[in-house]
Amino acid sequence: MANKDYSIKQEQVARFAKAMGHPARIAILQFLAKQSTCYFGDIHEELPIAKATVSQHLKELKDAGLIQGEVETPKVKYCINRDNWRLAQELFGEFFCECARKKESCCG
Amino acid sequence: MANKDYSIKQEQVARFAKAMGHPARIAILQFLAKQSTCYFGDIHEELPIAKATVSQHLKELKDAGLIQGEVETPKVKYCINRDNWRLAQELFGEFFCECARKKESCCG
DNA sequence: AATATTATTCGTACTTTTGCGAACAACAAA
DNA sequence: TTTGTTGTTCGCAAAAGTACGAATAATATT
Repeated sequence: MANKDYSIKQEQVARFAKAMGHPARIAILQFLAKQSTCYFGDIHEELPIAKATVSQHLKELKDAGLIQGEVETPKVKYCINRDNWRLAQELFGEFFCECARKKESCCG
Repeated sequence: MANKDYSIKQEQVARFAKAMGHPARIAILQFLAKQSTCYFGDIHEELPIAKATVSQHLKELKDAGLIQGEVETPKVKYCINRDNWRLAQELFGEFFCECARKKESCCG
């Protein structure tokens, strides 16, 4: 009988994907990627949601490892977590390549 | 004042990402990618969850446009939706490249 | 007509997510 | 010490997600 558990990689890809599964978080990541200043306030200004909600989204991105924060009293500076970003990039690249390899669809 | 709405692309990436945000759905996509036969039963056999739940996950993937289904009475054949798959691949590729362009992190 | 096969939908339960305003914490400035 | 600035956390509500077994539908087979 085959092992039905999910692999570590599958879990990891899903975790990253889940973190990216909200437009606000996509916007945050894109914003962080093209800014040299990335304070909470600047991020909040870009988004159509309350600061409490922004804070929550940032927490989720941080928990997923995609970003990191640093206190610079009285502000908080956020940025992409480069290492995990690279990892995500690799995993997604692998994933899409793997699934793109086969040329014909089995349907139609 | 800047437009705070999310762009179509951001919404689309988030939509794909959200659909990929569960290990079962990642497993399904990977399975479909490497099989020439892809009946519901085969998919179900690969996963540690009840068939009703598998059906739900398949529906979500279908709603997101990543897969498609076809009835072959009495079975149902599922497969990757090649067009949208390509689109997802492009969008994620763009997204990661864009965010990887800047070399130094703004945090330390 | 009764039975078997296959997968979806229904009904239910529980958890998680999303969102907000208000309260709070930490520190700087007046 | 009071006031102001900046973000986080709390408490709450509504919605969405996850999961299961049972019921159902659709079609073959006996």
